[in-house]
Amino acid sequence: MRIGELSRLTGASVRSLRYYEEQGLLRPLRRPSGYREYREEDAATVRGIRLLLAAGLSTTTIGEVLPCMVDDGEMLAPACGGMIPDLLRERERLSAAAADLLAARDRLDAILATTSALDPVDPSECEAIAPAT
Amino acid sequence: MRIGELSRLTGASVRSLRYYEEQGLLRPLRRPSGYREYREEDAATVRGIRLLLAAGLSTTTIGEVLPCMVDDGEMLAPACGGMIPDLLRERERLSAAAADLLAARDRLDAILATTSALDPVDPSECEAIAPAT
DNA sequence: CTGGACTCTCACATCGGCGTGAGAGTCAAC
DNA sequence: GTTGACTCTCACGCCGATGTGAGAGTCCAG
Repeated sequence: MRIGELSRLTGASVRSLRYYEEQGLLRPLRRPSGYREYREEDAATVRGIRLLLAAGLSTTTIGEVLPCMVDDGEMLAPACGGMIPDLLRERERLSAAAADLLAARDRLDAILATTSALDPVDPSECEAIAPAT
Repeated sequence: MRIGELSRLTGASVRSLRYYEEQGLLRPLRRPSGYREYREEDAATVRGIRLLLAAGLSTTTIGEVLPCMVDDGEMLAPACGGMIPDLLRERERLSAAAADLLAARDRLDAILATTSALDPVDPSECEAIAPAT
């Protein structure tokens, strides 16, 4: 199939598909005209790429992990254990990032807690300190 | 105090301090020479800015929230209720972002779960599929 | 008065995953 | 053969906080 159809199948923009190729994540064949020719499995690969991207992995990391995965009909499945350390590292990263966000939220909560004590809005003071226009 | 000292006090780079000013978050006085002159409270303000930045707020949002806060000796404390909706919105955003990360982690876990079944590393297949060098 | 540390103002570079055009070639239906 | 949809390859723009460097002025201790 050509790039437009793969785009429709996967929801990835044409630009994104070319970008994934540029990053070494896809390797479509080329017609004599130069047109990219994709295989059926590439749809699964693209879905896998997008899943991992959404998980916060960089294309570089995905490139290290992807060669160890195979088309599982619908989705991408792992084909060997070599990628496990990478994925575990990413798992760690995700946990840590989420923890950071929650910690930040707690700090916001702390601020909000102090604020509720003076709920009666007192904008006068704000004006006094407000930055220049 | 001058910018270098404030930088040392807060851990923010000199560049960042100038950037915060450019964004309207700080308003140091100026000496005749053009040197910025900061007040003691500015240290607390900068710490507040960095806390909110680390929480994922943009300088723009911080700019809306900051005028409603006052120096609390060490840290920044809210001075009026007008900022509450903004902070609640950001709280929501943080919760959602954290949830996204955890969901992504779950998907990674799903992949890892499939992988552990074939733990005996089988790199041969990897070579076959691996992208070009 | 001199030198070294400090500060000033531009202003360009970075990172990453795309959006968005320009200009040109290709494909397929009529 | 013509048209319109599709595709190709550059290549710059973006966002946001910050790094980095140039060239020039300022401060203060010796």
